[in-house]
Amino acid sequence: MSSIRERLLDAAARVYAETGYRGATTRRIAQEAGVNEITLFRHFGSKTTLIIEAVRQANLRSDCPEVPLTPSEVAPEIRTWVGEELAHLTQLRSIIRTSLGEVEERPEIIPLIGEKPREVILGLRAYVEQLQREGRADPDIDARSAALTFFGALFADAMGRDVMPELYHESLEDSADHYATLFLRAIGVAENAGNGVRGQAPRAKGRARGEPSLANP
Amino acid sequence: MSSIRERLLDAAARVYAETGYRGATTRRIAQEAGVNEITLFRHFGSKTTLIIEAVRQANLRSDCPEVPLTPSEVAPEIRTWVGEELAHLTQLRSIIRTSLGEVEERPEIIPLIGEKPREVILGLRAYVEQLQREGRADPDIDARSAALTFFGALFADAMGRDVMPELYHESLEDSADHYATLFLRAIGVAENAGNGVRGQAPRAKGRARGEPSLANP
DNA sequence: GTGGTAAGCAAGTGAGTACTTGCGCGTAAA
DNA sequence: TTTACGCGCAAGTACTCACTTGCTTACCAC
Repeated sequence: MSSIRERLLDAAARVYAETGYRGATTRRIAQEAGVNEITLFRHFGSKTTLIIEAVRQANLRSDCPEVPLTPSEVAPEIRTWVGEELAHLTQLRSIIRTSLGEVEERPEIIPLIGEKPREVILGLRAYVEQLQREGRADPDIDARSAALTFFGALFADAMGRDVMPELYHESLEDSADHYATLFLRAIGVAENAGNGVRGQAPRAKGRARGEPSLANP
Repeated sequence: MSSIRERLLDAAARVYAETGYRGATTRRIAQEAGVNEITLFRHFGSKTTLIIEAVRQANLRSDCPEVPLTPSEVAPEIRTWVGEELAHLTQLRSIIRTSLGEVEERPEIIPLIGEKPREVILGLRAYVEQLQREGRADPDIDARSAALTFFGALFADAMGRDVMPELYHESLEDSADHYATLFLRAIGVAENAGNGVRGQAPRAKGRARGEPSLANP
């Protein structure tokens, strides 16, 4: 059904995430896409062009959850965001790991993979600073480090869960909930009592993405 | 000075960290070590043997800071540990990134690279649980997630600082201090007023390791 | 039909890969 | 002096890689 070009881009992203740039041979990508290797070159000219385009598309297509511009109901907002962001990072974990591992050799992929995280972290930082200005978060904490810490926690979960799964809660949603709780406590936001302060907090919204298995995104 | 075997192991770890398994050609490793390529094979038999041994040694030789078994003076203990652990992860960041990027293709390196983190996270978790038993930390927080969150924050710093340096505090020590503060607040440990609760907290111990430059470990 | 376009197939090129074989040279213990 | 060993050098093997060329086939608009 899908065009040959799309099949090649999909296959390239998949193979690249699994085996890295050097491991992603044009032969294997073409085979995975079910097309002739020559067709790959006719469409993209070179392996490099194809893989860069594939990585770009893999990052653009996946919808990245945004942290709200202005805080309103902090606790549920944060819980929702943490859950969605963790699911998102988990979905992209394989290609992120591979790209990060090749950063020193191929720094040209940094913008393809690092733009979204930067926006997210800066957004989270601005969110915390706004809370501080409104007197709803502790003014003494360093908003930058807080944003880095909790994005980092989600990032580390996505990167490390495949490697040491026994350390984590089985359920991604449970983990997200705990991370959110710790975040709120760290920045000094009081959760309103009616919502069940700790322990089993209410699921915020539908969260369909992200299976915690070893399958690639 | 150093034996040929050691020179080869060093060079192999360096080249592997830079270019990954496929990129680390025997030719380049031998050249980097200043020995003949044939000598490499006479010593280690195969490229795989050499690289596995090199990665193992690179992880063993670097002294990993331990979180204390039983908590006494929590705030300074944590501050010291966070600083040392961040420096340690920063030092190994290149080889960690590369290994993680190849986990799916070469899972046999997981134990070489993942043993230390596991111990650290479990130790941190036990430390928090002990604090909770002693009534010095909030009993409602999830110790497992707290340990994962704050080790994850340090891990993410070490992995991401090269990629988006403008997001981070320039000084590793300052960053560590902020992470420690957030950790203490998240698990509900009150810092005693005499020690300078926030802001410029006292440096705990000598911390010689880890330069934040781009040079490889 | 006729032309154009997109795809497959066969074969090959030149470079790089891990790894081997055989030989020679220097040092140092015997 | 002899022997053994560690190392370098030259050459080569069998393989894989990205990428090219030339030719054929299938489809689709006109």
